[in-house]
Amino acid sequence: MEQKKKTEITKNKILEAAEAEFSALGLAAARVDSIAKSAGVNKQMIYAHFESKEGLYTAVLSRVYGRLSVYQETIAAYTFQGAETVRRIISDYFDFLMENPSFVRLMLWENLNDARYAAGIDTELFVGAERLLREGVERGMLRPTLDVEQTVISMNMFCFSAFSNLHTLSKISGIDLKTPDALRVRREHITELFLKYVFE
Amino acid sequence: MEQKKKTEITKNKILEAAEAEFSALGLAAARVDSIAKSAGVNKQMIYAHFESKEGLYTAVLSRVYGRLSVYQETIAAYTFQGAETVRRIISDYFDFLMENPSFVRLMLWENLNDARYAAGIDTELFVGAERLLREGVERGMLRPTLDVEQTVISMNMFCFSAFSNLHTLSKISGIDLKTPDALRVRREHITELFLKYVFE
DNA sequence: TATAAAAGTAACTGTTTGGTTGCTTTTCGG
DNA sequence: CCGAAAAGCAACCAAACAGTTACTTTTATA
Repeated sequence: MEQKKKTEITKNKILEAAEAEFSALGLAAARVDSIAKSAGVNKQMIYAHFESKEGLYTAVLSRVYGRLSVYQETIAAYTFQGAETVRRIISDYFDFLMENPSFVRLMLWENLNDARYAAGIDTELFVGAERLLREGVERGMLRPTLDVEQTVISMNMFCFSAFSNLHTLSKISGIDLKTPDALRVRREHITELFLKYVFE
Repeated sequence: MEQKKKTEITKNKILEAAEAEFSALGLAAARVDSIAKSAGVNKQMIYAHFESKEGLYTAVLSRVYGRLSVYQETIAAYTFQGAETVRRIISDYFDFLMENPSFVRLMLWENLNDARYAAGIDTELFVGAERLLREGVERGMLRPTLDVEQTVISMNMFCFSAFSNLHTLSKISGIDLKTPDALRVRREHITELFLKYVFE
């Protein structure tokens, strides 16, 4: 095999293992040796390709953040069609979070560390949804008093929170919120909540 | 000074310092030496009183969880009075979270560690709010189709999320959500959302 | 096919950290 | 006021860790 391709494979194996380790344990508790071992790669390769533990961490972060672009493109393609569009914004983001658990966890680690490393990464998570809601208001399909800015923030927060504090909340509520079924119920509930809020 | 009192003072100094350290850095990154230093106490005292780093951590956790009881008692004293009660449930919890930032952070650390240490701690965070909403439904003041269980979970999640992912959300939305003013706006917005949802 | 650059490896290092040990000082019941 | 028990302390230790070094193997190209 040619060298360039091999390099890419090694880098990828490292990134994959690092994503698992960092999202599971966070930057502080993650172990470089452990990443090297589970990647099946010599530790030195990590330093050769990523400079340092933190360099590897930011590389993982960019990679995972990058996956948002699929969601963003989906939203960007919509035009406002009433309730159905509100449903879509929520359920698409829900799907994204369900399929990307390491995104959720890395975001949480980052926030606890004052977003030290995520600060440099750009996302336009909000613009799509915001554009759609504004369109809805302008076309008179949503109530004119709607605070679009706050609503979009809420949509984000509420979808995210359905994934982020499941352990303690399950414990406190006595309901296992981690099952796919429970998440479906959550999604429906959140959607209903917003539909009642944005119309009329 | 008598010995017993002195012991209590030392223990308290340790717990105070530990709460700051653990909520700031999490269990993994927290340093026992650093706690001892900022408590103004010899490291060995920590091991004498709390056995291990993890023993100290669970002690901090219990202490901080314990502060919830004030909120619980407040809620327990209410009877359902319509919109005003819904406002109260939300704003009291909001106030609690605003006044107890280390509760928020420790909860987040715990969730990222699969609630390993919080699992043993009991709280009845939900029963008060749930009782009130059921009362509202039974007395015909809230719509009969209301899913009380999901609503209470949402109230909790949404209030909590107003404090939990502020760094990245501020960054993404371009609004500083960490200021007291922004939090007031959030509280109002969330309250409106629920009011629209639970009535009619 | 000769050779230089890059990929890959194992063994090592300096430092940090949770936890311990052996000792001195303070407290308090009788 | 005496003696035991608890409080308090500084120095120490073994393990774990991020990062390095010195060396061998593979690949690309001229």
